[in-house]
Amino acid sequence: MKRNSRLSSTLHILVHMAEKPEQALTSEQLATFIHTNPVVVRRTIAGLRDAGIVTSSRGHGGGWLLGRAPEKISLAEISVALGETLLPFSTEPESPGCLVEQAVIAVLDDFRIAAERLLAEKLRSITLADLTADFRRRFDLIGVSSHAV
Amino acid sequence: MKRNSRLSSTLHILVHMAEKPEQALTSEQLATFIHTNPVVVRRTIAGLRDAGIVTSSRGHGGGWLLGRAPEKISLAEISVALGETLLPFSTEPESPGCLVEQAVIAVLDDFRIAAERLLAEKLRSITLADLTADFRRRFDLIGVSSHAV
DNA sequence: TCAATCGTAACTAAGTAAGTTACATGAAAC
DNA sequence: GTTTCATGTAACTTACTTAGTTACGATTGA
Repeated sequence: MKRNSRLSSTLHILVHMAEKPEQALTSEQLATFIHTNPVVVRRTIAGLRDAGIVTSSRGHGGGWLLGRAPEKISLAEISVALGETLLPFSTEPESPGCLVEQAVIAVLDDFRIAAERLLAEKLRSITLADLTADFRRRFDLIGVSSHAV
Repeated sequence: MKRNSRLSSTLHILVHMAEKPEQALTSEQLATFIHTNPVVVRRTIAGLRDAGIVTSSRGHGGGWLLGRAPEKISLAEISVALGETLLPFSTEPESPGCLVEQAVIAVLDDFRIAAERLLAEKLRSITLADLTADFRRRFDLIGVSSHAV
């Protein structure tokens, strides 16, 4: 798994889980999807379990399942559960007392708050079901084209 | 200078430059504002020079000046000139050929494009002049309050 | 009881960005 | 023209972050 690809890797995993709703998938299986190893998977999606997006069970036949229907899982929740930040820049003071810095941070924080609200809104409107629908569309297309050939 | 604070540090520097429009400031001076060293400053704002946001001159009396009026310098330009990314997640394929990944990336890229457009729009509407205005407001407030005490 | 599976701590490796040193280049002052 | 002050930039070092790995305990079903 590459750096900065935690969101897309996790979505990848979740779509696979959505496609096998009744079958618990092991960390091992999930890891192969995103070319990494089981411990990294567990660590990465541990937050999703805490958020109820997935459930895990131990022992024989154990593994991971979606915690609720794909329609009820938004990218916003997933992003938060992963602990991802939506904006990559910091606004922490480094020169307390400097009025120039205070002005910069104030303006930047206003921007950040407005921007994060906008992004979160957009992410709330996209669900895991949208992703699986897109996947199935692609899958059917391939089916048709390979049938034609 | 902390990690991920290139944007705010650069803005800090630019406001100082805007406050002394006719005086070339050296990398050394700029470095003290953001608690780092001159080479880091040069490296960081080299892109701003290429973009015409600042100019630099060498030799005795040399240093850095704004390339144009603060009203004509937007945060969007600055962000681009710094080479900053607006969104922190990657959507590069890691499993070429996997339809699930393709669906995830397609949806995520749609989101990214829309989000970047929105953010860029917001950043275009904020200029360096807005930052200096905010700074002066704070400066005057302090002046009044310390006068009152 | 055994095998499969997650949970998690501890360590290693790789990548990124800031910090530092060194020196070449250019411009002004004398 | 020589000296001084400044940027430009390459090369290296250091610090930090995060993925990868190993190890092992806890839990569950056969």
